[in-house]
Amino acid sequence: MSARHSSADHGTDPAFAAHDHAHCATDALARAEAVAEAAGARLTPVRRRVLEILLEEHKALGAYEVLRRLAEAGFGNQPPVAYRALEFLVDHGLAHRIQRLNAFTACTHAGAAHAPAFLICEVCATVAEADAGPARTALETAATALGFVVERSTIEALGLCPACRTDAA
Amino acid sequence: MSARHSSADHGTDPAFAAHDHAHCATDALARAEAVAEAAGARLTPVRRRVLEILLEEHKALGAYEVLRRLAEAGFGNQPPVAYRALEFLVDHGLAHRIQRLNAFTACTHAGAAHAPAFLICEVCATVAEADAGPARTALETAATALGFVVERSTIEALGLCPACRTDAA
DNA sequence: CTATGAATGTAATATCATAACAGGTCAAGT
DNA sequence: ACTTGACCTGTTATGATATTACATTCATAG
Repeated sequence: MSARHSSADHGTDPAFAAHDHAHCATDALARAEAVAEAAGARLTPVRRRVLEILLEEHKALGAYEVLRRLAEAGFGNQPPVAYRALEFLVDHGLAHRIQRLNAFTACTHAGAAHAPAFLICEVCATVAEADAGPARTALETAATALGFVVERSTIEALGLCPACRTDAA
Repeated sequence: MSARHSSADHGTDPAFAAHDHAHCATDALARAEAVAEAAGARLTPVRRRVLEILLEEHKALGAYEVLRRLAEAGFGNQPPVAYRALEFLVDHGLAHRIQRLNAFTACTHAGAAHAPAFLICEVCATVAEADAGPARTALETAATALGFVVERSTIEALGLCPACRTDAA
């Protein structure tokens, strides 16, 4: 195995690698502004704050946890406040919903449309995005063989992240 | 054990094809008895009834809908009654949980351990099982490249089943 | 300014899920 | 036959997740 704190971003993912997290988050916010602008939408204070909350860690947060932190920051503390902001972020590709956890995570990749697979560590709860292209293609093939037309798909894995796997060994 | 017998069931799935549903359900119950027996577990009346309920249609039912129907049949009507029976069925491979829907569906395949992909029709809500082998392998490859060890994975697709696709056209 | 539409705030409620404990059933061992 | 112990079911209570409906605020185009 190569990879732990490697030379490039080959064979790793921000969520699994030591990295300058402040920079990672700042970048994501900047991209978010750009994405919103391009979509003719506004990254309002609530939405921005929710994204910041999600960006604090590479984990998935439940809507109520987001809400709790929003309220601490002086925003409304009724569920729709959080759900609406989360919906906005998900719709614009700035965050993702993790079905398995009924929770949300900030998107760690560029604003480009994408539908990644999620790797969820059972020990530390870190969530990383992996390329789902080949898996999606395989799923598509299996579906097509049954006459089914896929519109959206969810691909999530539970397991051990590199760090926790090492600890466990 | 060898593969499925011959060309007859190639290119379709019970959920998507016209079939003798009573027979399909009866078969599944018989297999369930066998699976329970083999596992040294009991397919008690509640569990059996829950399986029958799930077998009524090739759709996913929420736990509370199952519970409602259980109560109609004279069983307890508190949530744990349904959740426990569903958990038993899922643990023994006789039913599956559909993450996307927070709902449950009867397993339409043999008792053999399996982790299929689910194809969920957005129009008629029918749920079919597809072979997830290749997709799972692709996911595994992507995960391994990031140093992640997959233990369980969820692969679900939303889209149009053959019948609804035809209707839509 | 003021009408408009988007965003946010709020109340109420619906839906999904589990913890904790009480009581019943049944087979194994005595 | 009795006791034990494992397992299953019933019930109460609560927690966690999510939505509907409506009121209010706010930026801004007219």
